[in-house]
Amino acid sequence: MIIEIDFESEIPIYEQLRRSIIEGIASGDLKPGESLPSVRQMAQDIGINLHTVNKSYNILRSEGYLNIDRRSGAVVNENYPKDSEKFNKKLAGELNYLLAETYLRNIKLEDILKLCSDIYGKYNLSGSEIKGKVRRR
Amino acid sequence: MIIEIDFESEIPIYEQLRRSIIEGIASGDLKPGESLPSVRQMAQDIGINLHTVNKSYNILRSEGYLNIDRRSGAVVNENYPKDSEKFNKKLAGELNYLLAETYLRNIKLEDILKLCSDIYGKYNLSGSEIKGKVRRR
Amino acid sequence: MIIEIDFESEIPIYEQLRRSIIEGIASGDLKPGESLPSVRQMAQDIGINLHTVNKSYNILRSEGYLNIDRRSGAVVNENYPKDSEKFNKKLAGELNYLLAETYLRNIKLEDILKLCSDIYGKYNLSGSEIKGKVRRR
Amino acid sequence: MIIEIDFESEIPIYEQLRRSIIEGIASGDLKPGESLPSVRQMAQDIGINLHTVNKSYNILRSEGYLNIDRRSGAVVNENYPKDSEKFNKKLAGELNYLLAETYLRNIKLEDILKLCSDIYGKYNLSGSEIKGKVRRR
DNA sequence: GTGGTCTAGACCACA
DNA sequence: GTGGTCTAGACCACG
Repeated sequence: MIIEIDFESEIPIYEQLRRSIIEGIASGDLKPGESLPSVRQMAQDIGINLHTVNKSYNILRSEGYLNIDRRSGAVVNENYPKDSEKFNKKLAGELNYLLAETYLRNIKLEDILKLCSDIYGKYNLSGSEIKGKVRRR
Repeated sequence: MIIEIDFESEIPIYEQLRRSIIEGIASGDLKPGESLPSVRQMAQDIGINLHTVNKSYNILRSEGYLNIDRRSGAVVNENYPKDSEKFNKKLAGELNYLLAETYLRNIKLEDILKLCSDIYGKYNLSGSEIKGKVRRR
Repeated sequence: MIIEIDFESEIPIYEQLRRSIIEGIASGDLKPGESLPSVRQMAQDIGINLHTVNKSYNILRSEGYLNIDRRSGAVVNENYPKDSEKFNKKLAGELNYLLAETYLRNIKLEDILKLCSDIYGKYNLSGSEIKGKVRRR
Repeated sequence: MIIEIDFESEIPIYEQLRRSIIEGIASGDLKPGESLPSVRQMAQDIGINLHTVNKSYNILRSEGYLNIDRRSGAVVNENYPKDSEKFNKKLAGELNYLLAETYLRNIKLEDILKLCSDIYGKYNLSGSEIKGKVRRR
């Protein structure tokens, strides 16, 4: 799995890394039960400090995406976090804002819906093979 | 128009204000040509620092949403910023991340599409009356 | 409020600080809405690094005990975290262990119950004056 | 006796094992004079490192819960450690903290007392048969 | 002046 | 070797 960090971005590095890992899980690049590189390894790979990686891992753990196993380090959780109210709020807030700007910039609704479908489909497809086994509702 | 600021949010106040104003324009609460409250007034209304309001207004001006006029203060632009490459990138990036998390939390695609449609529809409807004047396709 | 850190303890400093603050809130020394010292101030007061204080504050925030207000720093939350399943599990686990050792050491049940009552009473009493206003279930 | 280890817990494995054994003694699953599985056996049974088991056994010996015999391995001590100053301090400290959080989460005192009584009763009951021999008041 | 971020280096507990 | 902790110092965004 390749992780790209934009050092010029205003999004903090640890947050970019966090998002990359979430996208990696969704796209099937990182499978449940799989180990992530150690903080030191990952830090070296992408050229950042190990504490920054550590921060990402810990946030992901507190969100339920990762487990930190005392023996094998960071592992992708097999029970993804559930559909929480907090996330729904965040999602609605983000979409309210994003779609406002989208609307004002004259992008058509159908284009947005298509974009969403394409992205979601990408995740849904890659995960379908392991869906029965690991995803439960 | 009512603006709500969450002082405990991780989103900076100036950015919250910026988003609120964009949502206000999209929803028709703020109409093209309409003046916003003065920096001082707005700061007092929502209980924040004057410089913070100033920052929001300036960003919105640089983005093309507002005109700053010496006499009438901040005025909603009648020519919205167009569909820019930069915005499209930002939009795609945000959606890639948001939909990844949405997918992992087992929220269905159709729910997302419905949410998007509802939000967009809200903007589209309210703006339709003034659409003839300011929006061109 | 006086905070005592035992630098020899095997409990991490940030955890000792976290517990002190929780006890401070329970005992009424720290009232809802009240601001805590800034991370720098607190760090200086108790002679530790500011990052260590920061860690405590952030954990307490994620647990719902504190809010980090962009203007005034760390503030005691007025809505305490609710009775969560996670905490109940932790509580039961701790008590199972503690009482096992207590039992083996021949400490009588009634002594334990008295100790618990005394401690709880201490918290309950000090908080009673502000109970009506800030605590809700 | 079944020992459950949570490899993702923040409590070290050796400490989890130590607590399990103490709970086992208190609940009567492990009787005074009884031998524990050998270090190798125990390590294999619960899938952990041999040194980790060793560490737990050694701590329990130093606390007076076990005797380590060259021939029969680890044996539950017939003379439990007595009510020590050190333990009392630890107990009071833990309860001060735990009850603070309990109080803030609006758990009632009577619920706590009941929980304590239930747990203690579980130990007291199961141990009563062998009480005459090993426990003195 | 506030907290947030990032880097750095050191030591330790754990397995 | 792993992550956890603590310290330190620097810069930045925010208000």
